Amino acid sequence: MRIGELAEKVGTSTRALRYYESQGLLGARRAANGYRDYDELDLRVAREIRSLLDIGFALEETRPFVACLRAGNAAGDACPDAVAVYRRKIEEIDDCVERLHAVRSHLEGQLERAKEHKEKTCPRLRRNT
Amino acid sequence: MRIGELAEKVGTSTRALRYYESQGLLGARRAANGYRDYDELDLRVAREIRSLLDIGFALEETRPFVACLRAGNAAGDACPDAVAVYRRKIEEIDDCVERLHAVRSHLEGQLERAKEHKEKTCPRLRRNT
DNA sequence: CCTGGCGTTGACATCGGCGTCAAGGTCTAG
DNA sequence: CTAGACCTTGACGCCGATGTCAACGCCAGG
Repeated sequence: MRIGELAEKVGTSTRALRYYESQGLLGARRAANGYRDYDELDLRVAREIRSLLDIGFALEETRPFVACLRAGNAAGDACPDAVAVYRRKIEEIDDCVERLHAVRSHLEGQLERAKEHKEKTCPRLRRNT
Repeated sequence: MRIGELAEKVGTSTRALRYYESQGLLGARRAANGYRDYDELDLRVAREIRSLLDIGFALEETRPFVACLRAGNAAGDACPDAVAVYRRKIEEIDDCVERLHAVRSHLEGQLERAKEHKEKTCPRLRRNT
């Protein structure tokens, strides 16, 4: 299968696939004419990469999953390295959510404060509240 | 006050301050020698910008707060425009948290699935569990 | 006068994941 | 033979908020 077909099947662009290759994630046998020739394993690798990227993984983080597939496993997350990335990611998410919660609380507080402010500095504006 | 002093007081770099100016956020009177000359209001504006950026606001989003301060208000969030940005930001945070939660759940699911996987494909590894 | 520490503008570098254009090679159908 | 639909590599553009360097001006102290 050539790159255009792979791109369509995976739901991405040929540019993206070539980029993954440049990063050493997607191997490529070459046909006699120099065209890239992908097989079913490559298809699964590409799909794994895409789904992880879509979820919010960095390209680098997909590497263990790719290696795992290439090692002959049925799933990209069948290896401890990959599972470790899952765990790291969950921690990152927890941290992120925590920070967002903190910011959210802060903003809610500011909203309250701003409201009081307005009531104090412009009491005449409280016509219909 | 000159730019170095302002940068130190605000806790940022002179480069950043010049950048804010290039974006039309931080005005600058000039001394006779061409040096930027900042006053107390500028200090407050710069601090407002920094604290918002630190929280996760984009520079563009600080504009209403700056305008509000420049308009003579005691606080940058004393104006409806600024408050509107607060609200938008809170919504963004909620959306973000929601997506993160979804991804987190998905990852937890994958972890479970991966665990079963291992138990199925390598039952002999369950020596001391 | 000279050094060193401030200031000035301008412009290129960074990070990630591509988009997009350029200039060409390859293959197939008509 | 030729159009056109694919492929190739290479390289620059983008986004945001700076870092960093260059090359220069200004000014106070020894």
